Amino acid sequence: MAVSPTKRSAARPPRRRSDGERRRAAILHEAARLATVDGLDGLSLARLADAVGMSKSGLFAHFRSKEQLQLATVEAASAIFDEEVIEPAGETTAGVPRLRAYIERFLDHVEEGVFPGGCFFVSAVSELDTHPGPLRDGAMAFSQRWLALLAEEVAAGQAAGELDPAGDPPQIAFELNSFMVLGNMQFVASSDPAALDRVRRAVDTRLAALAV
Amino acid sequence: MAVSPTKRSAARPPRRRSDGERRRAAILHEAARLATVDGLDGLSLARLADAVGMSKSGLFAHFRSKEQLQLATVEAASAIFDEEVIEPAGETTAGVPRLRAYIERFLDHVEEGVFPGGCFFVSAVSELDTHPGPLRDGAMAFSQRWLALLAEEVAAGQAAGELDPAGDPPQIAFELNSFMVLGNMQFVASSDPAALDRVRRAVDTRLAALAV
DNA sequence: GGCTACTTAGCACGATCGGTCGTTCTTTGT
DNA sequence: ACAAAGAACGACCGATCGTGCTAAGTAGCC
Repeated sequence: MAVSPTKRSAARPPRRRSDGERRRAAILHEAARLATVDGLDGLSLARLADAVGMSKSGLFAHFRSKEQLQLATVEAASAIFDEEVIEPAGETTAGVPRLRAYIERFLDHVEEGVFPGGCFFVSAVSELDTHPGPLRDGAMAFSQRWLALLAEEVAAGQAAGELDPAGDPPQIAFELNSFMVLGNMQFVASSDPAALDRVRRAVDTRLAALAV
Repeated sequence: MAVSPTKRSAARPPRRRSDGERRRAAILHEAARLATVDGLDGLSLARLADAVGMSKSGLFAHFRSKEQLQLATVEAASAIFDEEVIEPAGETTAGVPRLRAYIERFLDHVEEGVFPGGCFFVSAVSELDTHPGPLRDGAMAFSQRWLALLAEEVAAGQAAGELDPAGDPPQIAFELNSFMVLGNMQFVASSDPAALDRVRRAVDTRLAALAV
C-alpha cells in the first residue's frame, strides 16, 4: 500500500480537478453497475461512455488502459459495498446481532438492486477465478475480507456466550456465506424474493443449531 | 407449431455424416471446457476453431449462428455432467447414500478438472442470470433439475427413516447445493482442495443435524 | 489575468468479433 | 456409377474492440 518513490512513472499523482473527480466517480459508479451485468471484461468503453453521456476518448483519458479502469471499478465497488452493507451493520453490537445485521444488509442490497446483477463480488469472482492477475487478486481480497468479517462476528458471538464455542468460526462463516452467494444468484436469475427467504431460513437454522 | 411443408427452413432434420458427427462432438466438448474459463459469451469462434484445429468457417458451418453453438454447448455440458456425476451416483441406493454420492461425485468432477473452470453450470448461470433468453433458460433448467434431484433423495431419505421428516426437502437441497457452489468457486480460484473439504464438513454437519 | 495542467472531443489505427460466400473434397443413398 | 449433400477451406465483410494522437476548452493557482 505504501508509495514507492523509486519505482517508475507512477510517481506523478495526477492532481485532479474537482469536476474531473466528480466525473470519474460517476463513471466508476456506472461501471460497477454495468460490470455486474456484462462482466468486468464484457464491459466496453464505448457502451460505458454512452451510459454516462460522454465520448469514448474523453472517458478513456481518466484511466490510461482498460485494466486500470477495471481495477478502479473493483475499488469503487468495494466502497459501495462498504457503504451499503458493512458500515451500517457495523453499528450494531458485536456478536450475533452484528452477524445477522451483515447478512440482512447483504440481502437487502441484493434485493434493492444496488447492483443490477446482484452482489458485485459474486459476479466478479466467478468471472475472474480462472484469470490470474491483479484484477482477480483485488476481487478475491475483498471476498476474503468479507468472509473474515463474518468469522470475526461468529467468534465474538462465541466469546459473548451466544454461540457454542465448539464451532469453527471460518467454517461457519463459509456456510453462512454460501447461503448468501447461492441465494444471490437465484434471486438475480428469478427476481423472486423467495430465494432470499431461503437464505434467511437457512441462516436461522444454522444459528439455532449453534445456540447455547 | 405444426410442420409447414411450404415454409422451408426448420423442417429439415439435417442428416449428418458420421465424420461430421464426431467432429461436432469434439467441438462441443472443447467448447464446454473453454466456456467455463471465458464464459459462453467470451468464447470466440476463432479461438475455438483454433483449439480443435480447424478453420473458423468450417467450424461455423456446423452451427448456423453463435447462439446455436452456445445452445448446443449447454446441451453437451449437460450430457457430460450426467455422465460424470449423475449417472454414476444413480447406481447407489436411494436416500442418503445416493445423496452423498451425488455430492461426492460433484466434488470429484470439480477437483479432477472435468471442466477447467469448475462446474459448468455454476459458471453459466452466474454469467447468464442477467441475460434472458433461451440460453439462460437452458442453463437454469439444468440447475433446477439438479436441485430437484437432491431434494428427491432427501425426501427418499426421510421416507426410509434416515432423516428427520420434519425438514423441507427443497430447502435442504438448497443448503447442500449452496455449499457445493461456493466450494466450487473457492476451489477454482485457489486450486486448494481444502475448499472442497469445507464442503464435506458442511454437508456432514447439516446431515448429522437431520439424522434421526 | 495569465499560465498551466486537467478535461473532453474528434479522428484514425490495427486487431478481433460474428458472419457470408464461393469453392473443393468426400461421404452417402440410390 | 453418379448425383445430392455434408464438411471444410480461404478470402472477405461491416461492426466493434481497446488505444493512440491532436487539438480545443476550462478550472485553479500565481
